[in-house]
Amino acid sequence: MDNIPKLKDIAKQVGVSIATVSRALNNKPGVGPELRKKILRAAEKTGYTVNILARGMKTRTTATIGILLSDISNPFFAAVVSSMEKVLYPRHYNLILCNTNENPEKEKRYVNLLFSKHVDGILISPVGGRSSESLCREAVRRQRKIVFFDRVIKGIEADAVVIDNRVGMYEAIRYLVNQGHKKIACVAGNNNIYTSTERESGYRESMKHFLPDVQPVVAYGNYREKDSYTATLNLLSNSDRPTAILTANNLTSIGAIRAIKALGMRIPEDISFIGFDDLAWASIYSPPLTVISQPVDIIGITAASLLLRHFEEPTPEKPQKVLLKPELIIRNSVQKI
Amino acid sequence: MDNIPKLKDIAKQVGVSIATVSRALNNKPGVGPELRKKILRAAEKTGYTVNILARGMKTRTTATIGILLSDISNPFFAAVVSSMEKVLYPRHYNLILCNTNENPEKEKRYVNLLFSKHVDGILISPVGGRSSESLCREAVRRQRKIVFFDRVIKGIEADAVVIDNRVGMYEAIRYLVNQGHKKIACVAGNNNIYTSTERESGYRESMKHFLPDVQPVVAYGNYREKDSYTATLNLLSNSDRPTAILTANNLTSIGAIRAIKALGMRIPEDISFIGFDDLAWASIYSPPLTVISQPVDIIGITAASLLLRHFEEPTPEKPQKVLLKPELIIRNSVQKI
DNA sequence: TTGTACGCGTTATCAC
DNA sequence: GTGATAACGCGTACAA
Repeated sequence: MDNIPKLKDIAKQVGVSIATVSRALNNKPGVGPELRKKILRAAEKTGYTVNILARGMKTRTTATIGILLSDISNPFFAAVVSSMEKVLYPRHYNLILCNTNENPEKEKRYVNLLFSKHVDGILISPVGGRSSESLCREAVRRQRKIVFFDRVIKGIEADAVVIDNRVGMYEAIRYLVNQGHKKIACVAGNNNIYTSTERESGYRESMKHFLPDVQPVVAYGNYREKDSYTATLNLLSNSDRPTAILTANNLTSIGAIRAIKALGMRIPEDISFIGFDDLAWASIYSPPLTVISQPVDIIGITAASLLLRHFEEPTPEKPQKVLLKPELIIRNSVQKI
Repeated sequence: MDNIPKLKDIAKQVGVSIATVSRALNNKPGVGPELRKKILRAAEKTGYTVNILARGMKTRTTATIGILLSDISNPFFAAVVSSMEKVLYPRHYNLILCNTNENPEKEKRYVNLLFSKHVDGILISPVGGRSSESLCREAVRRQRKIVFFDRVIKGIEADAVVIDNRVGMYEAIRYLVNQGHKKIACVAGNNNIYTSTERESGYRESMKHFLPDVQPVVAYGNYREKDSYTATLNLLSNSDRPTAILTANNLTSIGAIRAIKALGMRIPEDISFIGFDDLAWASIYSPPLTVISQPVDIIGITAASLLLRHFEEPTPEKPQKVLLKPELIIRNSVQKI
């Protein structure tokens, strides 16, 4: 009925014990070279593949790792995941994808599910807040391999790969100020989201640094296009409009630009614009958008590599915190005034 | 050492056999209501979670499904996956993500890996070609649950969810012709990719239908931005330039637009443009892009639902082929001439 | 070098 | 209603 070939089948076929077959297939010593070849050939012919579940029962490994992020439909995350896959695939690790949708409850259930599936480790861009914190702390306490990327929870002893969000905002503000701007507004996400908090802080600090007399203006778009649209609309209906807008991520940028266009304003003639995240469309936009660019590939590759290191080097080193630098890419969406 | 609570632990704690605990936890009949509650509470307290590997050994299910696609960094796929997750999560199924990168070898290894991990089924947008075909045919033969989405392999008896690519191109050409265009070029992917072949055919057929005297012009960009850029550049350096360009997917659009801009041409004044796929940026582009839009959400939801149906309804119905309709969304990137 | 036998944590099939 | 116990397929200590 279930004609998936098993160790037993190929053992019977070759006329040896399953132990020998297992050893041969796993390149373990203790099998005659002659016999090994014969076994390998038989395995090939029958189309044998290990049952990773059964193997996992013994070895306590599954070669599977879980990844938790807000939503894969956010191109930033999609790009990061893609670069993670690049390093995981050659090492034969698989990725179980989990959208948390900024929902702590969902995040919790996914983490539990992942561990009950005995993933070897998890890559996580946590939702944030109390729930995330205790969840991750508990995971670390139980010796789970876990690496944060994009977002971290402070005070947890685990590997992390993030960018210096404040520096990103600093560069943007400095550039804007150099171009003569003072009334610079920021469309952020909200304070539950680590990167939004950091970017907003970066914005506020830099404003204070360069323009101590100017009152910072922040609108909250929840990292959602629709909310960012509304938030930006409000921002721009204000009596004294900002001359420049800074966004906190790519979805925010879309919403903000949509609002700008809805009001019949042009970039950069009527308002200057700097977006966070450099996606392909930003560079072909009219005008090409000046953006704060994250090293997307490096984030993914580094995070995945850090996790792999846990599996391959048994020595439990202390957690590594990798801080990557964003880069201001100057194009044509900022007007000199 | 490995202090993950097991059935045995909570059995010992409550003073009952593991069989009873198992029954209680799985809501199976045959446990006194009193005792059941006691067991549930104990499980809760110790933080017990089933070992899905061990369960899978017995039940032959893993509540895990594999998804194979070209590259998750393509926003179209990311969106589809996100909508799949929406229907899978409530049913407690997980997704193992596999990028095939249009590489038949990689696809094959991933499929084998997935089956050796005993996924309950797979969702696949196949690479195409001989390798994909025999791979999928073999999978179906072995009673594997498999549903195609976005791309299918003809002649294989399995569920499939695709759009009517030809109709999409037809609508676009009709509109272009109505706007007075004759010299309409198409930037396709290549002939290994199902959707590209279909879209190119749709383009050619529609051209023949509406403009029997005009020679179709097709360039191949391999669904990659860079190649599409080069292909479009060639197209436009031709002595008699097309007056309109039609692309075959979103990455192609980016490359094509980049080429148009590189030549200093404007949309739609110098050249009209219709793209395939309607991503957020297309509608805020200047000018807003006329596009052939796919029902991304429906594709994902339908494909995932079809797969779930296999698990939940034991009756093996005949394969369902779902054909969705794309929609021409008219914005401002086509000039009337 | 090779084989035997046990255990990984569950679920299912028997008994009681 | 409850408890032993046999699978599930594999890896491995131990014996030969």
